[in-house]
Amino acid sequence: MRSHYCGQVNEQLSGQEVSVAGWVHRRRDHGGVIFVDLRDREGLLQIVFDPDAKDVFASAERLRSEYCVRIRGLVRPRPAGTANANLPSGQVELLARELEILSRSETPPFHHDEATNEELRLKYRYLDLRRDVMQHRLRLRHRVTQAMRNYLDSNGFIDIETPMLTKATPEGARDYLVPSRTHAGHFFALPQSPQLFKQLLMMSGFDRYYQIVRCFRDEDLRAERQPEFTQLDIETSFMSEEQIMQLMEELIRHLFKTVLNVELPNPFPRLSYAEAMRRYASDKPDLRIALELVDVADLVRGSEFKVFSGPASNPNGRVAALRVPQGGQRLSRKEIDEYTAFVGRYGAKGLAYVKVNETAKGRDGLQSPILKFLSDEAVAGILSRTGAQDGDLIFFGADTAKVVNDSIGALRLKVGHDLGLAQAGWRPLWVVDFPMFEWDPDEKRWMALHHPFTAPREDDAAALRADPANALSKGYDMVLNGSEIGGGSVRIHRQDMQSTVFELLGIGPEEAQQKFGFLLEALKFGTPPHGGIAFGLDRIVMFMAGTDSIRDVIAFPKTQTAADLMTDAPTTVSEQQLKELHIRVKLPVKAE
RNA sequence: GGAGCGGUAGUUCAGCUGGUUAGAAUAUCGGCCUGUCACGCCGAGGGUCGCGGGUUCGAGUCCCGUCCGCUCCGCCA
Repeated sequence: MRSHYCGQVNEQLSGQEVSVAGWVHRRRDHGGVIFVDLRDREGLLQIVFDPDAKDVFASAERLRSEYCVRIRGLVRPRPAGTANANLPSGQVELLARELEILSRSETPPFHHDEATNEELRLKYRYLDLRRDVMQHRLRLRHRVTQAMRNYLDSNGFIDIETPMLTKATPEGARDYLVPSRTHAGHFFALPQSPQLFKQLLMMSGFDRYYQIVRCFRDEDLRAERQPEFTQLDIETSFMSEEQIMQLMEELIRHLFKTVLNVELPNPFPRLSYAEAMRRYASDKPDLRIALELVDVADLVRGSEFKVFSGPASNPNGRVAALRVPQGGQRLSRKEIDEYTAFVGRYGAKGLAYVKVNETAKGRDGLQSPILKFLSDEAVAGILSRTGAQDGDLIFFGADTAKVVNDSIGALRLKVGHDLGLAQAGWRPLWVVDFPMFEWDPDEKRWMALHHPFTAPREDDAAALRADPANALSKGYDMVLNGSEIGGGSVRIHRQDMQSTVFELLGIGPEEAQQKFGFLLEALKFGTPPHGGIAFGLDRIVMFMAGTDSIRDVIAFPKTQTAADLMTDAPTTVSEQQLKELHIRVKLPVKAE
């Protein structure tokens, strides 16, 4: 007798004896008959227990939701008028002849098709994963990694594993540390990424490497950020930026075509970092939203309105306008107040706006608390530069460039979504020409915008040292629908350049030697030019699955406080374990 | 570190300005029903209102603290 999945049992099997195994989805008694919907990963099948078949009927009386059972029986068409058009297997039913209860279930904390809160879902994750949506999401994830592997394999890449127990890195995220038993007082770090190992593999001649690899960062969580996450990590030798980007685009196009049957553009559009910041106030612009920023600092520099003129005259300031078309003018005072509070979260001290009622009437056709501060020339300039039409609303951001970009960039997305201005579909792009360094005013030093191994466009170390502020890097980010899904670069492959970059980042020779000695050493032995990329697998799958939480595509995720509600990790450990690890725990004293 | 929202029956939620024995739906259990498929009908059981303190004659409701979950800022080279 053949074994089938529930959803595969159809009319073609009519008259045959089959065996199905699954979980009791729902049981219904009607008169003397017992109906059971049996569920497995393929779907539902209705089982009928006929009272005339006394033995099997009697045993069916014990069946409850989530019992795991195997049933053998006769496939037959349903009686006239009882077919269920909602199920693939709805034309037939299984007349049970034999029932085997493989495993009983207590009343589950939530039912299979019942919406419930995430806390409970995480505590009983194994039951949550039994649900159809979660089954589909994890199967989708598998198809994604499978498509990635297939593509990379057919392009000559090989999968090489790198250590999980490795060395703490100085910059970047906080490390997860692992105490060493054999080296008292010493710690491993879990990798934030296999960055240096993959570079060393290039030095070893594995010129096309990939790994689907877990990475760890001990930072606060977000809907799309987990302390352990998975990266598709890739590195190649002898390829230019251009070649790497083309190949990686092709990978992502292959992925979307194979998994979702979606054709992504060829090639992906590209934006420089500077242009992305100027037009979208973001280094990961969501191109589905057509709203764009326009700079107006020059128009308001002479204004007596200090809120505008101050930032307009400050070299680190920015004054930008965001035109909201298609009825933006109809936004109520209350809605504008809400947007004002929204930008406040990003440090903006206010949110100026102009409602464009009727451009033909000039100044009288506008409505705004700040209008009286602006000259006719400024008003006219703003209207023409933003391309304002009747019925529009123009928001303004005026502050340091950072605050304007953070706040108006976020506002652009929020308004776009709120007003339904976001197009459907997939809008990938590359962001390129990143600055090499970013000045950190708090620490008073240059910080690497990408990471300290990214190659500068400038090949000459002395020239780089002379003008780090204007140096661009050979970095590239792949952005999809407003989220960075991958980032990479061509790396530094010469020791003098690497030392120069460390020096510019304020990493002295001793520190560099102590932390990256092995890399500097390796760079002495004929390192090929190399570069690569790392994709955020969880985020890609999250997008493809159409959910907005990375937890939905991870089998066993952590909560916002980085805890596992199912296993209850992290926990305290025994004195004995601590002793072996040479660790004494000193808990903060809590006031009574 | 900070802001916001939430925590009431197994589950999803309601519970007004503090006032009788904290409700509904669903689930669970029992009974009835020979074609149900969100079956239906009758009945029953089920509550540390997250936890601790305070105010009050009286607290699910107000105040303080705390824990947990979610969203966001900071953080995430």
